[in-house]
Amino acid sequence: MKDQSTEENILKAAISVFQKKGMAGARMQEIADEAKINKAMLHYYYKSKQKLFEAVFRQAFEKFAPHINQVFNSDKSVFEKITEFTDSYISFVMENPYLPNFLIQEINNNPEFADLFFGSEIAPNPLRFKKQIEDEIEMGILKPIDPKQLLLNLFSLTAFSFVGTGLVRGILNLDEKTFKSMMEERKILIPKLLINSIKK
Amino acid sequence: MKDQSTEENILKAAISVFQKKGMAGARMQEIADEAKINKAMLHYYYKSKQKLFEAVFRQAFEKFAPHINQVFNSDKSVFEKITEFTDSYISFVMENPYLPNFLIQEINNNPEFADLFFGSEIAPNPLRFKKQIEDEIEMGILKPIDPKQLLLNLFSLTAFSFVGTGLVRGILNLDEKTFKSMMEERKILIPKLLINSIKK
DNA sequence: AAATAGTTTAACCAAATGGTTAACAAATGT
DNA sequence: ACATTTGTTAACCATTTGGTTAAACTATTT
Repeated sequence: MKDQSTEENILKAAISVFQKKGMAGARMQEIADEAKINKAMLHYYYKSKQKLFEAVFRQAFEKFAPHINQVFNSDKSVFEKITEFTDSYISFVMENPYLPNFLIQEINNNPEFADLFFGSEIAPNPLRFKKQIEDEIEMGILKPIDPKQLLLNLFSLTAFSFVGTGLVRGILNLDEKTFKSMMEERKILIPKLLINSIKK
Repeated sequence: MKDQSTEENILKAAISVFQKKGMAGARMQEIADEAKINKAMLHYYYKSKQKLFEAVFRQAFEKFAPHINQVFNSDKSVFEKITEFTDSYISFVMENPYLPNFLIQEINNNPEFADLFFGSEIAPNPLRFKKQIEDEIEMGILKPIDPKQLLLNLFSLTAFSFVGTGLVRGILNLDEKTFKSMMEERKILIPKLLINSIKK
């Protein structure tokens, strides 16, 4: 093999382009350019735009899922899970700013395709977490709350700022520096808000 | 004029298609089909895809902005604003499920274009609200908090569920009925959570 | 070194897509 | 009634875009 990293370069370029522009907006030529190879190579290594997109989607989903699974499956307390998820998720997304938006967008545009992932092994399963909440309520650690609403609050508070960056920054008139420092603040602010609202 | 509602029909169809598929994914033919007219009519009333898109975007922005302005400019107390925004915004979005996602997506894809709106008359301005928060802190109604973080929390908690519907429903395993009833619950849950976290 | 298998490119292709044109139809003004 | 403006359509056009092909080049095997 001339260069065993060609396939890898293609995937990297595809990730970059697909995550920024989405399936519909991405152009095979642009991916080829970014990977510095001929367009035909895309089809040599990946059969089609759809297949290449699927590789990118899979990679994104597999990178994202562990953060959720940490909340769903680890042995930490609910308080610890909230604190740790917020911190690690915000750090993660600051490194991968296009990823959550990409996942959300493509799942919305393509529900049948997305269901393939939600039915799979790597798909996070909220059952254990639900049980944990019920246990901690019974133990008198937590107020009676709906686990689903708690998760929704947690995901909303951590993810929305990044998914809606443009809108948020437009409305609140934030420059990039202010935005970033606010996100750092939120690593502490969000757990405080949530824990305070559920601890007995 | 043969039918004075043709232009209106086009805009309606364009709203439907653009909001679901975005600028990149929308097809002029599909808009024409949905409006039940010839494709050439699109160019007769609106010069180009870009112009048609801009009309759709403007309409969406103008529908959305008042909800924010209600928070920024009305004379209600902070507590009332939180309660009323949550209720009216969730109701609004349940009627217009594609709108927030559309705005967010196109603003992210097209920041320069979006800045045209954030600089305009209809653009919400957070200054008065910031002042109000400072006043209410001084009056001893509110704990010392950052107005921007409060707004971010409010927007996150209300909007994210809709923007990330697919992902949220996939992860939490929610059918449409459960999702909707959760959104109704959130009209009460969110103000409670937020107000409790800021009232002195 | 010759044969073989794997990699890369330039040129090409068909379909899709945004947009145009020219002719026709309907309404409106005189 | 007739001319003019406005609305509508079918056919067409140029470009973009995803995808293919055949030949060339490189590495590996024998």
